[in-house]
Amino acid sequence: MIERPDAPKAAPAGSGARSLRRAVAMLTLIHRRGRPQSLAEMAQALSIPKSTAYDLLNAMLHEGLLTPADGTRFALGHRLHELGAGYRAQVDILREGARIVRALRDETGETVQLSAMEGPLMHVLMKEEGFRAVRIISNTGSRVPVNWAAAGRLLVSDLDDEGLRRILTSTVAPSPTGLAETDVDRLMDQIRAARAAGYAMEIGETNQHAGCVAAPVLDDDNKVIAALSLAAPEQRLNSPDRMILVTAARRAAADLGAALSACRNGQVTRR
Amino acid sequence: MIERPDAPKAAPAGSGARSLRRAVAMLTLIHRRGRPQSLAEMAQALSIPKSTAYDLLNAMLHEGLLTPADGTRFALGHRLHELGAGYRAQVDILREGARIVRALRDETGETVQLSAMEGPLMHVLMKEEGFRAVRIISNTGSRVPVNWAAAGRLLVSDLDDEGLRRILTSTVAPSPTGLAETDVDRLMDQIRAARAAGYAMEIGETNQHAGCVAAPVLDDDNKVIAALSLAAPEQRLNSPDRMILVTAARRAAADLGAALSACRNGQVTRR
DNA sequence: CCCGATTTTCCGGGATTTCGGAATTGCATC
DNA sequence: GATGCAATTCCGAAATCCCGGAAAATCGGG
Repeated sequence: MIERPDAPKAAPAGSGARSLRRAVAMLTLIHRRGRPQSLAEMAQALSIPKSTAYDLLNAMLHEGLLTPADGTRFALGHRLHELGAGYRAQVDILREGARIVRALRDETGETVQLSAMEGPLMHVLMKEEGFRAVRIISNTGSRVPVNWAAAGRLLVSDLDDEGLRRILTSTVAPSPTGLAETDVDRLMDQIRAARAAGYAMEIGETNQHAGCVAAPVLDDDNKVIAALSLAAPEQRLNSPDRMILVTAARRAAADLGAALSACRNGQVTRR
Repeated sequence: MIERPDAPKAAPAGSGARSLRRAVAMLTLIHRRGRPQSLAEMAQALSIPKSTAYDLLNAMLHEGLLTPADGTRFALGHRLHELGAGYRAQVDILREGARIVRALRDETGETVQLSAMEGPLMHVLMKEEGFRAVRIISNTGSRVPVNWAAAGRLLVSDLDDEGLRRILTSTVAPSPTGLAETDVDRLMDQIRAARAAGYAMEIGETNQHAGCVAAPVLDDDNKVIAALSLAAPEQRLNSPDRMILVTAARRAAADLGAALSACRNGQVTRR
């Protein structure tokens, strides 16, 4: 197989199973829009002919991937819950993480997220809403550039200068508020500093009047495998309370690291 | 295509999107077997030609439905976790239930399950393992006949005699231990009694040396919408402790019912 | 280094899905 | 009951995917 020199990566897009790809596109669309969608909306958004979309729709209903919501709209189906639970059961960090994320939320009352790297982006593995309603942009499953969050600083902090610079230059983007740091050199300084400090903090970079503190989850070799972050209203992060949050996050992250280490010494893990 | 006159209703099974159906079959297979599967295993188990299976496999890897596990085996992928979380966010009972299931597990130390009806079978919506290792057959997502578990007795207890008899005759089956009641008339008596008592109990019917107690989650009209069940070793269910478990389960179920009722009066719900 | 077993890729005909448009149904309004 | 609009079904032709088999790559030994 001859590779075009200017397109070194294969063009994976077009490989077979079109209906499969379109099906997950429909599911993802419903998920992203956050509410049930009618068939017409989906067909239009994804440029799928309506008659074809009906075939897919029926198949997905039949498989439990979709469920009729109201009259003419459809929502994600129970089979997805089932398979999602299966994924979670395979992965230690999600099993153990659920417990610790919730405990940290209960302890601090703030919104807690657990994140890890997925490719070049930060991936939000799970989220528990705090008692006060601090609206956070990222939901479970969303992927964002590392410069948008304090957790992102920590997640990439094991890379050497060269690899770090490559990831940053290719993924850094302005945040919704426009306040996130986008200068690669300054980011690298912040990342090194955060790693040395053992935590990271950010205020207002992605959400108005809110910010977060993050702590790294380390494996046996002190590599960062995930990050716990606490999202809180701006004033709490500027108050002396701040260090309470930092301490709570660091302790929870250390607990999670220890739990995972224990897992690994007795059980099967992935990756 | 010629329709057999004696099959007037369409046979919805075979409708289009073959690759989609096969894809979920592969995912379900991995989930059921509980560990990563090689392509050869899946192709063989599902009678899919190997060359076709490769196409599906690549598409699924590309979509994040599958993830390479070890060398030649594949596990469920992160996209499933993402979509599963999306499903959960839509459904009140899963959001609220997670909290209460975990609390009940922590309070009693036993394995807790939350179930609801899905068609004619009992569907295990979520499970938290107890501290002692009581092995339970059913995992999150599995569906079993209602006569296999105490929770099943409660879930169908709103049906009238006719509907109840129909479901029972069509789904009742011997349990793994062979000890579950399979006589429809006796089952109906047990179901009516359990509903009147406000809880149900079973020992050894599906798991050796273990049993469970279950309590109904009721909506505003006192209809059963789900059931919480506690699985415990046989001796604990025969001891005076038993009533502690029953009481804990009933209280937790009532809490969940109240939480859902509160949800409904302010938020959007499905169904 | 060669051999055998397994995994992965490749290929051309044939089966199925897909597509666009039109026909039909369903529903609410007039 | 008539009418307009959207949802759903139906259809044949065309495009695509799927299949079986066979070749190539990969991996472990001997």
